[in-house]
Amino acid sequence: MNIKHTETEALILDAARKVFLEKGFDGSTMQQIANVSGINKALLHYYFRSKDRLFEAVFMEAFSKMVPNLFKIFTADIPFIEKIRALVNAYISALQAYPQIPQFILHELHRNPGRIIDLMHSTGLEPEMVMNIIRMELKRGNLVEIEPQQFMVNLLALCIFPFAARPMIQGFIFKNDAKAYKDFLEKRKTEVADFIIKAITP
Amino acid sequence: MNIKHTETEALILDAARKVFLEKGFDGSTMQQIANVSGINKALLHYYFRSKDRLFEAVFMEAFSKMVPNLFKIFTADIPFIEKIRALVNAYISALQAYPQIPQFILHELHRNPGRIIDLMHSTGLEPEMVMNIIRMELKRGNLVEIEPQQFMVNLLALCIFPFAARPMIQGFIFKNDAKAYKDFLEKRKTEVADFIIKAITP
DNA sequence: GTCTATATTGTGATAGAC
DNA sequence: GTCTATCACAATATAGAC
Repeated sequence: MNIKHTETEALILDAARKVFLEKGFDGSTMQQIANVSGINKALLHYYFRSKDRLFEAVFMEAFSKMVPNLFKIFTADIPFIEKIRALVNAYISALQAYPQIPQFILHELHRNPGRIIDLMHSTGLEPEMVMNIIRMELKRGNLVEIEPQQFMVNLLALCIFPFAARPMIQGFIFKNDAKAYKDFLEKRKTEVADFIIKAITP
Repeated sequence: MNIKHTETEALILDAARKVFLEKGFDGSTMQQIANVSGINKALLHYYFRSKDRLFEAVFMEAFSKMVPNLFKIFTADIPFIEKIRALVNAYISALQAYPQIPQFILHELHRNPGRIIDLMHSTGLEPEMVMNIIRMELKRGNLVEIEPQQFMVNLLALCIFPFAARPMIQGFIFKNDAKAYKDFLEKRKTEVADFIIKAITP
């Protein structure tokens, strides 16, 4: 484990991230990753025993960015309305930095749903705790009665879907105008929060 | 082109639908489809020249179910609020019948975004026409000022995301309780409409 | 139309020289 | 640690018998 080791390992991971995020596990080959990294194919197996293990490294890294400070903001000591604004803004900003992650995660979880169980344990995040916070906040603010699960999924849907469905939205709705799509995302940072807040204010 | 022909073709398409929708193009093999259909691998190539063409048939069929009577309901002669209720209900019901389609379409469009351009032309659906209808309805109903594109994506997101993200929602939020997830979807047929209507009512 | 057999290429993975 | 060469197998696709 000398300098060369971590250097090369990083190069491989960079390439693997690029290829896997774009093509998915099934659509990617070790050869492509080798080409992108500029490193011989055999070395990929030297550092990561198999394609599966290399993928696992990339996947975990990506997943850790999907379940971000979400929880931290949820438990912050500010009014619920402000939490929603902060959360939507932070989440969409994070996804702008890694726009391929949503579709990547969604597809790979679909391909291997059992994986989500392990991930639950690894994050230590208890869904019930999040639901209780939402339930409590809705009550405390005298807001509309809505199941926390429905609220949570609505929030995630409004933030994540525009990225997962980028080809449809940019290609179809915006006729392939990348700038229009980009502006559209930027506006959503406030639009989505307004939309949600109006929906839960009696 | 006798009876055997169309019969076999249908068997192949049934199998191809099953396999492609579950595993995607890259994750599927002609052998798997042959096994599922109970028909020899060579025959798949006899009826559909290549894997690409067989896939194309399945994809177009699936896509045509994603852009359904959406437009028909939009242009119906009922109040906008009722349109929203009808639309959400129809859309979620349609997706319940084909729950794998959202993730399938999203992934394959991501893999080949250029395809969306051809699809636009083939459907003949003009996005601007839909946007104009939304803009007009929002104004006529003295509803909240929101860009039609934002409204449209919100509507689609709230309907489609729960299906595309099924592993996450069922596995994580509902701790793998399939019944709870199913009930959750059923409730959304009215919940989502209520949510949207509250958000756009001043 | 339907099958078996095969051609051809690409894949993940490893052996072994340096 | 890094490379070349290679193995074993799986993939799409086709040829040709029936």
